Amino acid sequence: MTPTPLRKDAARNWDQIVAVGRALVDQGTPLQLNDVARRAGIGVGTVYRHFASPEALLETVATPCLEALAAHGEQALADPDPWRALEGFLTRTVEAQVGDASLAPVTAAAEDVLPRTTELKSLLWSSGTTLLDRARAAGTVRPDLAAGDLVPLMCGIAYAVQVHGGAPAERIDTARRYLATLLGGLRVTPPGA
Amino acid sequence: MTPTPLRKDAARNWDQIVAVGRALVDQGTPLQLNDVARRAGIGVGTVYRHFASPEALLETVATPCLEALAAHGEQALADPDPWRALEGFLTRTVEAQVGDASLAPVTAAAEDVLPRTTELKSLLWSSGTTLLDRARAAGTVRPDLAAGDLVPLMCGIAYAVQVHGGAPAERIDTARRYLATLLGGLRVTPPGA
DNA sequence: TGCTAATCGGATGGGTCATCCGGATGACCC
DNA sequence: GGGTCATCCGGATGACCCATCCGATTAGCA
Repeated sequence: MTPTPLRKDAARNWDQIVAVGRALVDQGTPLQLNDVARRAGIGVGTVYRHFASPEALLETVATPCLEALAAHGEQALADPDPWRALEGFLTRTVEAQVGDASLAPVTAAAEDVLPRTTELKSLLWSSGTTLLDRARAAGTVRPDLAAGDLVPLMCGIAYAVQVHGGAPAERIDTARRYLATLLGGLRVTPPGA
Repeated sequence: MTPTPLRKDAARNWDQIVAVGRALVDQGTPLQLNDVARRAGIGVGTVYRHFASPEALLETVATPCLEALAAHGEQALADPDPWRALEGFLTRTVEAQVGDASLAPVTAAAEDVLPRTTELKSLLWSSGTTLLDRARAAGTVRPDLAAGDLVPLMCGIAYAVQVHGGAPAERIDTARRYLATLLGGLRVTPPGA
C-alpha cells in the first residue's frame, strides 16, 4: 500500500508540516503553504513537494477525524432502532464538524485531491444514506428528504453555528440546539409513538 | 441626503460598474475590482474611487434586494397570525438568499462597509426578532430559540442549498424543502391547534 | 467661451504564490 | 566501514494580482 516508505528526514518533515497545519487550522488561520513552511522551519519547496496545494494539507489534517466518523457510521448501522441510529449519526457528525475546523471545508467540497479523502467520504455518505433509508422505511422521517440532502443539511448546520459565532464551548451548545430543531423537523412520528 | 449630486459622467460610470457587478454576481464570479474595471471598459482608478473594496460593490449590488426584504418584513408585522407571519418572513428571506447570490455573503457578514447596509440589516433583523418573539409568546415556536438564532439559521439554509448544488430552478425547490423541514422543527403546536 | 474643480484611467510599486535547481543527506550494497 | 546513487532539502527566482497615485481630461457654470 505504501509505494515508497519515505526517507527518515522526509517523514520527520511530513509530520512537522501536518502538525503545523493542524495548529493553524485549530486557531482558525487559513492555510498558506508558504506560511506553513516558515512556521515549521522548513523550506518552502519541501512543503510544496509533500502537499501540492493547501487543500491537500487540509485533507490530510482532517483525515483522522474523518476516519473516526466513518468508523462510527458503520457501527451505527448495528443499532436496531432506525431513528436513534440516524439521530446519533447526525449528532456525532455535526459535533465533529463544529469541533474540528478542518472538517467543514472538506465535507462541503465537491472535489477532493486525496484519494483517501474520497474513499472516506464515500464510506461516510454510504452509511448515512443507509441510515436515512432505514428510517424512512420505518416511517420516522419526512418522505421528501433524499439521501443527497444529508450532507448539505449537516454542512448547513455547521455553517449556521459558525455564523452565530461565540466561544467553542458555546458553539457546541448552539450546534446541539440547531440540530435538535432540525431533527424535530425531520421526524414524522413523535418519539413516544 | 446626497451631499454632492455626482457629475454626469461619474454617475454613468457608477451605474456601469454596478451593472457589471450584478452580472458577475449572477454568474457566480467572485468580484475583483480590477476585473470589473476591465469588463466595464473603465479605468481601474475610477472603480476604486467609487467602491473602496469588493465588499462595498457587493453591498451596493445587494441593496435593492435588501430594501425589498426589509419592506416585506415591516409589512409582515401587520399579519395577525404570529406563526403565518414568521413563516412568510422566513420563506421570503431564504428564497431571496437563494435567488440572489449577492445576498448571502452580505447577510452572513458580521461587519458592513456601507452605512446603508447596516441600516437595512438592522431593520430586517428587528422585524425578524419581533416576529419570533410574537410567535414564541403565542406558544407556536420552540422556547429555546433566541432572536440571535434567526440569521444563522437562514444563512445555514442558504448555504445548505448551495452545497446541494443544481440548477437555479431546482435550488428554489431544494430551499423550500429545507425550509419546510426547519419550520417543522421550529413549530411546537400543530397548525390546526 | 473661458475658468475651476472634480473625474478619469493607466502606469507603478508592493506583496503573495508556486516553481526550479544546485547542494546535501540518508539508504543500500559490497 | 566506505562508496555510490537516488532522494530530498531549501532558498533564490519569476509570474501574477491587487490597490494607489498623479498628469491629462472633461463637465459644470458664469
